[in-house]
Amino acid sequence: MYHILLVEDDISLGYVLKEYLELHHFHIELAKDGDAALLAFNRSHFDVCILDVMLPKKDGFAVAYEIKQLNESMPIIFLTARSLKIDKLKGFNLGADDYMVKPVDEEELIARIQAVMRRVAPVDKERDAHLFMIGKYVFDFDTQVLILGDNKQFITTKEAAILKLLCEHKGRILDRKQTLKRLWGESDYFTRRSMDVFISHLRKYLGDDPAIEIKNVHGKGYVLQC
Amino acid sequence: MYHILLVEDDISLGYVLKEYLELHHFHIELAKDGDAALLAFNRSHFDVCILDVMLPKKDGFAVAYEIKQLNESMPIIFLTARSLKIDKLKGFNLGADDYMVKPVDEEELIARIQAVMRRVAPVDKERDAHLFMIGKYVFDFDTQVLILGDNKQFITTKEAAILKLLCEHKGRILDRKQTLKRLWGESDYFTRRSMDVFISHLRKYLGDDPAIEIKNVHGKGYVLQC
DNA sequence: AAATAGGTTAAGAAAAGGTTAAGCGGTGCC
DNA sequence: GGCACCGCTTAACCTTTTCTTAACCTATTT
Repeated sequence: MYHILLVEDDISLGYVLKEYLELHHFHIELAKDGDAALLAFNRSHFDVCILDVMLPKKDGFAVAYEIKQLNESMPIIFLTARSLKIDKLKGFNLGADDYMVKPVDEEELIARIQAVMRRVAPVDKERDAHLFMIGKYVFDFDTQVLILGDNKQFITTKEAAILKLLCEHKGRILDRKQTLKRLWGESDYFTRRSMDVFISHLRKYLGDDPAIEIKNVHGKGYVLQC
Repeated sequence: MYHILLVEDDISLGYVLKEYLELHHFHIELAKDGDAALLAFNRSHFDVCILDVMLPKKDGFAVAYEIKQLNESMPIIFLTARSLKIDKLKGFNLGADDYMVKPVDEEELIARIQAVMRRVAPVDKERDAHLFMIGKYVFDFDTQVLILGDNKQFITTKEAAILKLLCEHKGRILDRKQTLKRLWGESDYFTRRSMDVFISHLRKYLGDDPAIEIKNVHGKGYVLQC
């Protein structure tokens, strides 16, 4: 059963879609503007987001951008009244997984949701394992804890975010600039130095297993080796 | 997301193709003549090149030849208004991976690009490790490391860049001037001497396998032999 | 033999990174 | 409200790394 975030400002259309999709075994959370959507997104986990492009205040593209900042791989389907090419381009550039022009054909929407889910499913399976083995340590991303024997070390959100990325790139390079863009939204002198500080923390946490190394590749990034 | 170099002198056709392909999750860089194409090619990495045969100054075949000099395995698709047999033969002799006669059917083009990509990269799209075998050594470009047995030698970014080019031209000559243009952006006395220094470093790193030789070809460049 | 190209080593400047601690804005608690 | 605490950012002070340049050779070409 998929959990879907539907962002639609037209109350009646939103309600119709919600009902129809729920008849087809989707669980829908309806938000009527961008802020409500982001609140909901932060509160729980969704499999797909369906965004109306024309929203009051923040438009659908802006909401999509913020969602992608929070979860790069979140599948997004745009709905729009206009079939302008520029809209399509903008949508796909933001990483839209699909794009539908109103009026919405409900059956087609379901087909597209399922297509998107099929596409992302294999990736999601891997990403959903939030437990990582790092040498003798076990790292639980969700609870932000590093376990060695019966010693538990709680780490901060940013430390965990970086360590997760390092784990997902184990043995390969974790590009510094990309990481900064992803976790900080920008890549300047200060964010760079900030990242250095976190790497220093992680090295200290992981210091009890000499087989583990967070290696710097000058000018490129870091590699987790173990 | 594939990165494609599209070389087409007809501005409007180029733009139409670019837009269409970008709608289909390709990232297109458009060049309107051979020189612009080679500049772009040196600046960044592409997955496929699509070349119009009829170009002002340098024709598509000449551009393809130079691209193959820089990266022998670069997939190339030719576009041509003529369906002359001689052109087709010439194209395929230059290592064309496909050949399309104008007017271009966009859907067909996409299908062909995907076919070429499947052919070139059978699996492992995401983590295409750039691993090279050099005699007894293994060279990992991404992490900038030379492995011999359990000995790991970390090398610098420039050293790795040069060694990668040498590997890609193994047994053939790596033109000095082109390399300088590519890695330094210019080719003067100092950059030349700088390159000499890096070659000297590489020879030292690779010194433990006497079968490997970085041979100088006076006034031309270097050849990696092993 | 002169001129040019290349080989190697070392010195020096600039940039990047490592680490520690202070600053600073939130949050929660009394 | 004030206070302590926490996490993140800045600052400060080093060390390391990288690349260029210089210097002093040798090799190759003409």
